[in-house]
Parts: sequence; C-alpha cells; structure tokens
Amino acid sequence: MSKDATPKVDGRRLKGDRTRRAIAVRAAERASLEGLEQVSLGRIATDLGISKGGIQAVYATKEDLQVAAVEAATEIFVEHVVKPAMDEPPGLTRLWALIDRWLGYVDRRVFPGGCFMAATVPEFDSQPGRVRDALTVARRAWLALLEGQLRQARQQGVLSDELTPSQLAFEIDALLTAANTACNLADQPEPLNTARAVLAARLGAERRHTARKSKVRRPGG
Amino acid sequence: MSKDATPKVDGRRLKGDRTRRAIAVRAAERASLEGLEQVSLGRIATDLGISKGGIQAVYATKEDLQVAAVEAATEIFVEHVVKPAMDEPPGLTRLWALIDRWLGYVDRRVFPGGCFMAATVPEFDSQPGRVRDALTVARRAWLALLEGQLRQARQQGVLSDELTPSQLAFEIDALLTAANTACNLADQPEPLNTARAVLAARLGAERRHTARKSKVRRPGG
DNA sequence: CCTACCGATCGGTAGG
DNA sequence: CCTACCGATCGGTAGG
Repeated sequence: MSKDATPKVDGRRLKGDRTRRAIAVRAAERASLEGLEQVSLGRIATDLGISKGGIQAVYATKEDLQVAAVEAATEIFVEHVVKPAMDEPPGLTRLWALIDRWLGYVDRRVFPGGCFMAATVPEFDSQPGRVRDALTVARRAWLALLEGQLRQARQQGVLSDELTPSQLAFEIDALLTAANTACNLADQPEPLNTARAVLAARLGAERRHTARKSKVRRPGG
Repeated sequence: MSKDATPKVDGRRLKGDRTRRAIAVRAAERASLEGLEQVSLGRIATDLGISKGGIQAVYATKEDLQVAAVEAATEIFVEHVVKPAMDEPPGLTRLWALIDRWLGYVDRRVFPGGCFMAATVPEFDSQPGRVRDALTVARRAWLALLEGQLRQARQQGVLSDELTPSQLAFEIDALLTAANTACNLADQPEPLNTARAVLAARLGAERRHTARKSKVRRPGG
C-alpha cells in the first residue's frame, strides 16, 4: 500500500504505516460494535496506548479516521471473504463460496460486532458526506461482485430468469444482512443457518442443472 | 394511554402527557436520522423550545428517553402500517396490505430517516440493555405478525411449503429493510419498487390460487 | 509521535 | 416545568 518505492530506507515510514493501519483497524472494530460516530479519538488512543495527538498527526479530523476505518474494513472483508472465493470458478459455484465465506466471516467474529457494513451503513445512510460516500463505494462493489456471478450463472444456463441478476444480488445481500442483525440481537449464530436455508431454497429454485461443490461448512456448528 | 380515569379534572396531567409524548416522538424522529445514541437531551429540548431540565423531569435518564422513543416509534408504526392492514382479511391479502403500507410508510417519510427500526436495530444489536430489549420486543411483534399471515395463507392452501412461515417472514423483513437502506443511500425511492418486485416474485411463486386485491399503489410514483 | 490547552457539549444532580 | 452547576469527554489547535 506504500506509494513510495523505497520504504525500507526509512524506518519511520514503515513504523508510521503500521501505526496508521492499526489506528484504522481499531476504529473499524469499535465501529462494528458502537457505530462510526461513537468512535472517538481519545478512546482509540487509549486502546492503542498512544496519545490523542498521535492519532491526529495521522488522521487530521475525525471524518478522516471514519473514512479510513471504512477502507480498512473493506480490506479485511476482501481478505476474508472475497479473495478465498476467487479460487472457485465464476458463476454459481463462486457465488456460493462468497455466501459461505460471508457467513463464516460473521460467525468467526472477524469484527467484534459482526458485519462491519451492516453496522455502519444504516447509521450513515441518511447523512450525506465523505463517510457515506465511502460506504456506498464498498457496498456497490460487493453487490456488483454478486451480480457478476449471477450473470455468469445465467449465461451458463444454470439460473432461471424470473429475477434479474441485480434483483437477485439485492435479495442475497438483504438476507445476509438480516442474518447478521438477527445474530447480534439474539447473541447466537443460528440465524446464519436460517439465511443459508432461505438462500438455498431461492437459489436452488433458480438453479437448473449444475452440481455445487459440497465444501460448505455449517456456520456456528 | 393515561392510567388515570379522570384526566380531565387535572389540566396539568393532560399537558404533561402531551409534553411527554412530544419529547418521545421528537427523539424517535431524530433517532431515525442519526441513531438513538446521538439523541441528546439538549438538542431535543432546543427542538421543542423547552429546557433540558424539563425533559429530565419526565425522563430521568437518557436511557429512559431512548426506550420511550422506541415505544413512541412503535405506536406510530402501528398506526401507519399495522392498523390499516387489519381491515383486510387475514392471510395473503393482509400480508400484502402490510407490505404495501410498509413501503408507503417509508416512502412518505413518516420518520425523516425512513424506517425507525432499520435505523436503530443495527445500532443497538450488539449492546445489551433496556434499549435493545425494547427493540427486540418490537421486532418480534412485527415478525410474528407477518408469520401469522403466512400461516393463515398456508392453511388456506394459497402458499407452498418450500419455506416455513418463519423463514418467509424473515425473508420479507430482510427485503423491506434492505429497501429502506438502499433508498436512504441513494436519496431516491426506487429501491422500494425493487423490493416489491422481488417480493411479488417470491410470494407469487409461493402463492397458488388466489387473487390479490389490486389496491396496490406504487411507492414513489 | 508528545503535552497543553481551547470552547462546546454531554448526562446528571440540586433546589426550586 | 425552570436555572445553575458539576465533572467528564468531545474534536480540534498550537507548538514542539
């Protein structure tokens, strides 16, 4: 992520990047529990054992830190959910890999509050600005990724055309997000299985003649 | 809502109840935009042209006010969505009335931030306490209401049994909630139609041999 | 990265 | 319902 080609000659740069990253990650973790607005410079500083001024030296304003938290959360999400699914062939198989990885990501509490987006998008969806813009970018990329697999699946003839790929992506995201919320409310992972069952019924009904890999682990089990 | 049978003899009681209600409603409105934690006694007081102490005389703590906001929001929701749908016969017809009323409630901005629950449940789902408990009660009642109609519909033989009423209620709620979020993010009501289309496909696929009333208005159109 | 400081606002208490 | 006040915390600035 360094824009400089010679980071190794400058120890301060390396250490600075590490601190930068740690601050944004910690902010994302707290935001998943309490929201991005409840993130405060003072508490992040205490968490990391540095001074408040130390954070402000790296992120000038609170809004800068909030945007950085969104970007750090996106990177973590890509690492845990998107990248592993890319090993699977595009289409329905990769779609199910994305769904399974997503359920696992929530179940394993990669963020202490579950899905970062589910916690922060509803908080900022009525508040125009840089934070909402950053959330919109991340959300669109996720929906586009789902939609791409659905489009592939349809071209491969393994998906009916009752709903468009865009509508189906909307539905998948809706079910996953609702599962995360229900999990948090109930303090138990069972709703993840509900979402999987509904998705299996909906995509199974859509599916035509393909066999999905059965590498699928039950979340929470 | 007065526990006293003789409110008319005491003008202070009447006025006091009105103030109480106005405070809770205003808190609910703000919460739909900024979240329940961002609600502050000082700002609600300024909004209503009273002093901060005036609010504290009625709601002793911030948490009391947050719980009251959830209850006031629930009453408003029942008035705008649930009650009108009760004119329709139970089962699929009433279910669609609930869905249509819900979409209209978001489209008409009964709360400035759209759906109150969609804004506040993700905020508090990881924070045990009285506020989360109040949200859970309201959410369960809504899901049970949907589920009841689905159970009726199944008994009437107008719904397939691929998914259970509980799973279908989960799915309907997920789609509505996602529509609200997408509306707010995009600053336009179009996602309400997406949700309606997906629901029509899903419930239409489930439906067997009934004719739905076509009193259904397009939201945002 | 640090300390020291700023004005504003927070929830809550006391007393009326 | 009000004013007056409390300690704590907020984001941000200045200067190093």
